[in-house]
Amino acid sequence: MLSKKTKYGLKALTYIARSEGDSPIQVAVIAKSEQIPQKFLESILLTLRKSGILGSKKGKHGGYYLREEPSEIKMTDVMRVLEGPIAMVPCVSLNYYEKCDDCPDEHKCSVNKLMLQVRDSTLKVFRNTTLADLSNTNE
Amino acid sequence: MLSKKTKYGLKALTYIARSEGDSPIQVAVIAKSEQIPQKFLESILLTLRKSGILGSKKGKHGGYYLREEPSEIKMTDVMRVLEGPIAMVPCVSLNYYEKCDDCPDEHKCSVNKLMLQVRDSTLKVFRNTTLADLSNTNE
DNA sequence: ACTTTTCCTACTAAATCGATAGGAATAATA
DNA sequence: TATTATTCCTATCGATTTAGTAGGAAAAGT
Repeated sequence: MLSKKTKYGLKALTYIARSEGDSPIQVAVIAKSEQIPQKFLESILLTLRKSGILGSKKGKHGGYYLREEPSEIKMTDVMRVLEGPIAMVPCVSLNYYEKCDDCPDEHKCSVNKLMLQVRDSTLKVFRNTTLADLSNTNE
Repeated sequence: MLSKKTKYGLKALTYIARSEGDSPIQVAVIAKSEQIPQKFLESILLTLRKSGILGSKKGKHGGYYLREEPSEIKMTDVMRVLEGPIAMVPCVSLNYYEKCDDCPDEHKCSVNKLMLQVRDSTLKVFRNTTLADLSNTNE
């Protein structure tokens, strides 16, 4: 299941991408519009900022903004920050690889084989989807 | 992340598929060979039996066996029994569809759009993979 | 100074996960 | 019939994760 964190994060990013102005967007505005608990959203946007996807400005008229064009922001990056590894098993993860304790030979492991395929197909989707694709209403 | 339950379940099914005899396989044997806590495995095989994927025989010389040929057992079914819905969000689930509380219009929801693609690509993998594919060592 | 905003840390209730415990039911067999 | 080996069932439990909440510090504009 997708975590609320990821769901809220994606919605917030989409909201920001659609608000194509030059002034930053405030957490309170997004929270209200997207029906997200504000304090929770705060922490989510903070991690997106720390990861470099969002920038922020403090104080009056502050808020969050995208660091790149929506069409440059790939879902692979967003998903990794919000949801963690894309692979369902560490032994098929590109960025977080880890050997299984139990598995003597990965290449003979049936789980490995299956999950490798799932990872590849999911990755293909995330790699060719950007925030711009998400924020296009008409499609 | 894939749950241990699913991982163990897949390994056990593969083990049974490879033990192509006509006598049922005992939990203890699988547990030892695959390094799975026996009591935990018991409960997993039980749910696989209740779902109709496995059959069982009680008492001495009892154990578990496949109800169909490995090549007839699709990963879509196995995964749904072990891991639950394949979709990452209920609003794009085929078998467990549920509307989001927050979302006024699904077709305008960016999360929905993205997760629909992920579901489709994952489903494609599970639909054309059977237990026979998993249990082929040489590939 | 005052207000508005992000930023940071800590806490918490509830759910889920990964088991474990103990024994009942059933079937083969001696 | 007694014994033994197995599945079957229910209940419990500790650890971790999830989805927040609380409270305030820090920064920036007016």
